[in-house]
Amino acid sequence: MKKILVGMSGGVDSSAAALLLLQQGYDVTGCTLNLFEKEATDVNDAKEVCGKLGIEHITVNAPELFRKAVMSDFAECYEKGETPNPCIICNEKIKFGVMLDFALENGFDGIATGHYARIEEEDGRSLLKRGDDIKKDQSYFLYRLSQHQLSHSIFPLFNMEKPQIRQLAEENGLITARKRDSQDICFINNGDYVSFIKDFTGRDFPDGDFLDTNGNVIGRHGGIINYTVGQRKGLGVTFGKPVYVCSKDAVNNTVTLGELSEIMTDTVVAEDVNFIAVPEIKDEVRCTAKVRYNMKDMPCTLTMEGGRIKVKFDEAVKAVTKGQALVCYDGDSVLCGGRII
RNA sequence: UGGGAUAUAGCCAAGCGGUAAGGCAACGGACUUUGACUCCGUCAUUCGUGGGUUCAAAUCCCGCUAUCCCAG
Repeated sequence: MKKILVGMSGGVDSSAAALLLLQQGYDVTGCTLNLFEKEATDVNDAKEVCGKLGIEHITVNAPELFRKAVMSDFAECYEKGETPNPCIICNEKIKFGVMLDFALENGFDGIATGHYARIEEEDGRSLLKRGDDIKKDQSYFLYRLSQHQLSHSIFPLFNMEKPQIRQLAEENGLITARKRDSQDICFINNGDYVSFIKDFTGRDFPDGDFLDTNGNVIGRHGGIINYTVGQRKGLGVTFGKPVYVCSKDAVNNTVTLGELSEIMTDTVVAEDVNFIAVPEIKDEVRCTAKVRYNMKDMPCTLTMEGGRIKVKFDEAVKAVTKGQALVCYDGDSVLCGGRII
């Protein structure tokens, strides 16, 4: 691959990714996706970085698909009482979907992004591995990528640590060097996803009952979308012990609460599975897995069950949540992943 | 209306003459390209109320008020 379209969000990571590719001799063009209504500062920052690097900057519009694939999916997931992970969908459908398609159709050999992850070719397969900066590793968010997507992608930051990235950007006079890391959902302002869902769906989400694990009513909740499994804060109830959301029932509009021990589980099933390191799994596999981004992967046994993957952890994990991703690792390599049911 | 008991933060609660523990909640921050979790920090100059005793009272004494229980 020689001619690369690099996705530039306007942050420091993607700025550094473009810089690194240039230094490595690639023919680089910067690309910012225009996906939803937002302030122009990020696009302008990306443009300015490209100017500084002396590379072309283009924008690609995909608001309709983003709305349908990411925003709408996000809202629907909450309506069903699940908890979505929009970044994972966005990676699959937008960054490595729309943007990659655009690149390949316009004479590029592939795309690059500022993700902290690694792609390696081995025995004819493209492997997705953790980035060297284990603290920033983002392979979890990329588990849905296909062989086609992986084989046309580059993660220039794969062996870099975050502080190095900032320093590199600083040394090269990139204005994004000191920009704060992005966080929260990009298309939602100030973290208020509840208002977003209400506006997006035009629906109201009425109050309902809090239940204990025996089904007794123990209080009132303020609308089912305000809660997610494992949540402890903001419940508005107090029992002397911390209580957590155990489950949500969208049909009956109830939220079940319980103690810590009641949200611990050792078995997780996920559907809509994507395999990366191997094309399929037949026998039982010992591996590690995580059920959310911000946790260390834990030892487990992986099996197939119908078209689904089933993981039994050696020790119970906290607050397994429908809609989140189960991602399995073989060492540093992503084995497979799926959406938790 | 008698008899008994209890009143400490938003909630639960320790304290028993020496200067207001703790838990839950809440709030603030850290962490974090999802939601959460977690971690750190803050949170009663004052103990229902008015007097009294004492060098010193949430703690002892008296009145009042409120609540609860038993009796009618």
